[in-house]
Amino acid sequence: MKSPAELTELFRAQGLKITPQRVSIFRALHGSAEHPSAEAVYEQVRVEMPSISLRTVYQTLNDLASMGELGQLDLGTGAARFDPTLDPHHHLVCERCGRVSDVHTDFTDVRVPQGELHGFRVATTQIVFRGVCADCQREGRDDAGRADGTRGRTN
Amino acid sequence: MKSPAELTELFRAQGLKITPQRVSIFRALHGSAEHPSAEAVYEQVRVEMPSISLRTVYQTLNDLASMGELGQLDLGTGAARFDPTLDPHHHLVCERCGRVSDVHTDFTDVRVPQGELHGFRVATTQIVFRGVCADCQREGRDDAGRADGTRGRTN
DNA sequence: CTTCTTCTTTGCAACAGTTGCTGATCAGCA
DNA sequence: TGCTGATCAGCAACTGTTGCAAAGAAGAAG
Repeated sequence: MKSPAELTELFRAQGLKITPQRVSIFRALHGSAEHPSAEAVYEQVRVEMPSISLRTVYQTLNDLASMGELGQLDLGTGAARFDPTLDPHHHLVCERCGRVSDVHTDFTDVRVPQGELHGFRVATTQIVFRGVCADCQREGRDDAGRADGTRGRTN
Repeated sequence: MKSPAELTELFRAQGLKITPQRVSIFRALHGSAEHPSAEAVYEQVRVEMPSISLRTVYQTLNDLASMGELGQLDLGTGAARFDPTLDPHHHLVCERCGRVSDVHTDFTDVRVPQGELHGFRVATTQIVFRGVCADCQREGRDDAGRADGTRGRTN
């Protein structure tokens, strides 16, 4: 993820206006947890700009995503997650608390054998490891009731 | 996926009642396309039972899923997909038409290296290959407007 | 600094997918 | 055939997200 200053430049270069809302969102993303949902970004931005609307956060996040400055994940945890890490990587998803972390191992050798492709052209390969994170193991929470209140599905 | 008769037995064994709705859903699943959404199952069941409610379809699908007789996928294609194939496998997702197909290759050697785990205990590994299916390549459709009208995200 | 144009932000309605609720109905059993 | 708890239909409600129109602000020009 580029710095707020770089993103500002980038927006300017595209003829987009630099508004305090946008700058605030850039900052939030820069210093945020790994894979925030739109709602999480909203909450963080609201600390310094209580009047911002959720709509604007979605708007800007989508802008960034379509400019390729932000990845978008749907891991079945209820809401889309925005991923500031741009280089190809994979994910560890905790089925109890919903936390997502990155795996930067290279799995380029994971290929679909020719015989199974049936003409399909693969563009990207995404690997999701589901399980239980260290914290949740320690706390021995049971599955009923996730810490983040998601209602996710198994991917 | 078990046969309608086997599922009927299974339900009976659990003390669940055998209703025409359920039987109809069992049949639909048995003879259905690979990865139907709840809506798709609903449409199919409606052919022979026009009065069934979508609510009942969701209910039964969820019952089957929690009995482990049906997998549930969220591939970012808008709606959850139900997967009658129970043995571990992976998926090919067409980014144009949203079609999902199975890859039965064994990827058990795909492991997160110890150093990246940080105590995370992996339960399942799911690999999603995104790209363009043979049909869509042939038809040379452009990305704007998916054939199935989904608004999916990149996983 | 004022004005003008254009892009943005907002707030709300609408949307899709899914679930909760409730009275009416039915399957399974005696 | 009649009981009774399980199930169903139908609709309201809910979550996450987007469309829309009006109001507001950024940036360029004068």
